[in-house]
Amino acid sequence: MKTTITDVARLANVSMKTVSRVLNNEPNVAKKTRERVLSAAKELRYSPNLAAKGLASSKSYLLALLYDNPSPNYIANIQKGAIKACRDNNYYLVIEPLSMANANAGNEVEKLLERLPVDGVILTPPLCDDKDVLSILRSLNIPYVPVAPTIEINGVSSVKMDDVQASFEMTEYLIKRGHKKIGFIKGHREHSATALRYKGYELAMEKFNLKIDKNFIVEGDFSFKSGVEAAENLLGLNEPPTAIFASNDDMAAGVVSVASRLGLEVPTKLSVGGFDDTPLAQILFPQLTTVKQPIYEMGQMAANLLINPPSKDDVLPSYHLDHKLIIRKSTDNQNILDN
Amino acid sequence: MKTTITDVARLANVSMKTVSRVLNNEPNVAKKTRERVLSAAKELRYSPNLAAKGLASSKSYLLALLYDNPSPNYIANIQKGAIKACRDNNYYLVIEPLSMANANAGNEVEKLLERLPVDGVILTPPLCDDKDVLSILRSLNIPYVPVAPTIEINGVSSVKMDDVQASFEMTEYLIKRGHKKIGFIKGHREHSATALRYKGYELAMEKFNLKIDKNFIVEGDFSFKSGVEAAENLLGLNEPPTAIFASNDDMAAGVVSVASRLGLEVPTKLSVGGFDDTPLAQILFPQLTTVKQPIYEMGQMAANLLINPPSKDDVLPSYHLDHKLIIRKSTDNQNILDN
DNA sequence: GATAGTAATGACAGCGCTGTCAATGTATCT
DNA sequence: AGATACATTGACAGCGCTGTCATTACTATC
Repeated sequence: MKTTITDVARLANVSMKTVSRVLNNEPNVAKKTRERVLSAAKELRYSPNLAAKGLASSKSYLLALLYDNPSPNYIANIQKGAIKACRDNNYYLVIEPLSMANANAGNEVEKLLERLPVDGVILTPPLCDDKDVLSILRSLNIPYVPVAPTIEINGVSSVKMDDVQASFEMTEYLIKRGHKKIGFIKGHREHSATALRYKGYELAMEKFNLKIDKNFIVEGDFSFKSGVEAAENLLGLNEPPTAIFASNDDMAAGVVSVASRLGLEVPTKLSVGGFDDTPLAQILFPQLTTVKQPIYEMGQMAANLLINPPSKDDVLPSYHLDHKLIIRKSTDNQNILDN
Repeated sequence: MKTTITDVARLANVSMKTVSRVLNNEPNVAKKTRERVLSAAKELRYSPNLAAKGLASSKSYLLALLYDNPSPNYIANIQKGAIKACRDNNYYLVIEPLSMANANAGNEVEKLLERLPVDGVILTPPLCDDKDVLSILRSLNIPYVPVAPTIEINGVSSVKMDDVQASFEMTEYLIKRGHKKIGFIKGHREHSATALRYKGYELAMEKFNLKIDKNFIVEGDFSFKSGVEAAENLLGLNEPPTAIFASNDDMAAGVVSVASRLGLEVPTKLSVGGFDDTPLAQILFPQLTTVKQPIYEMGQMAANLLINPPSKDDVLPSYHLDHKLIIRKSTDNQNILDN
């Protein structure tokens, strides 16, 4: 038999309401009473019934993660972060994959949220920039947090990382390792990260007074294939770069594969940098120097923002989380530098 | 203002209970009444409150997916399948990653499930073989479905694929393509799939009266690195195989990478087969011939089994779902065969 | 047309909790 | 001591739905 609040109340010799107060950390309970209730609850291994709480308080203790993202890795990490935050607060996470291609993503979201009145929604790219979805959320009056959105929304906090800075650091690292001729492979035109990552590259080159050779900048689209093409392009130049910074790991993998086909050993003849730290980065040989996005942390932060909204006064338009430059073998060119 | 059953009842001029009956597809409602209620519900855009339903019926309309699996791809697909089934039945899926390393996975599960009384649990490997977790689930009396478990449990249905058959098909395919010397890289010793996949290879070789050269069977552990080592081993033989069937994609990727280093062009000089159809299989050059596991389908089936349990009479000990041999470029050796 | 059997419907309590508000206890101040 | 403030506690209704059981409306049978 499941124990209820009534059982705890009886054992602790207080009213149900007082038990409720203790268990929800409400103020105005005498210290002694609180302890008595707590130990009674513990003794009975009491745990609250979520449905009943929800019904009485018109909260659901449920957060939803909406996504339409092709990368399982990204989703898995966002998820884990969000779940961590949920666990710490006795919330639960409901996952809902959506298909924007479907044309009526908005409708889908609406149906979903009418049935399941979650307390908040986490939106991942590219869903977090979908006007329909956003307007539904607003009209349903459900709090939401966009993760790494392209557009900022007035009055809504988002969580993100600093792509410019990360890209700057990678470039700076390559430069400090002795490279002067650094190729850069851009991402997909329409992806917001593309411009930001290029910006970081530019800034680093400027800082060290290296001029950017136009031939060293190639457009890709974040796919392996585009990385291959870009690499063929770059390595076919009369005076090819000694390092290539591809703005994601898949393209970097393409570069590595071309280099190996051309007999250009990585990292001794060519250094390669990626971005994202996907599982691929460790599978590749040599393992890829890359940037680890704070995906887990963004998920956690997003959930936290929904569970414990900051008070009006100190709400920030966006919360930046720390990335990390992960240095592996694909840029370990100490040998040639020593020559 | 959210509409309730009472609103619908009033509009349809029936009692709340009748509305409830209609909405839950219970019998004994006159056809006319049913229609009247349905149209009233539609007009008011009524959707039930899950918490209230749950409280009244002591069901939660929630399923949990428990996992401790390093492959984001696997999880993402199981998840999608399970969510599909949930959506079709107005259920929701709660995700809970667990850490078995933690030693007290059992405890974690217990805490989780005491708080959130889900109606069923989907267990993925390796969690589905964890004695602690299983015994907790049994003692909490929560229905569960193991996905691709190693051990069968009495009275519990599981969903799985036929690894032997799939492996047989891959081998048969290679043989029919003209290969006689086929290397096989085994998976991790302790993983149940390892023996099954090898069995399929054996059966196919036998069927075509090809003797298995002991040197052609190498032990791996499902990692890229072990694939590399196995390939170096196999391709270093005096009379190396013309095809290598690695029992997962990561190892197959290792083979491809070694082949390319040795100047052995795939597929013209060496055919390579993988298993799993991970994203890697399409990123690789050439793209990998592999086996697509019915991961999505297993997730869907598992959820369905929990939502609509088969009646005692026709419950099966396990439900087998269809895999698919995906033929890509890494085995496209028509050229040499023509010679 | 009376009887029995079954289908259709409704009244009502109550699932386990929290919100509201009233009641009591305790400390502080004049 | 009496008044005032505030901290602490409890009684009770009710969140939106379903289960139970009683009631009423039909249908079939002889």
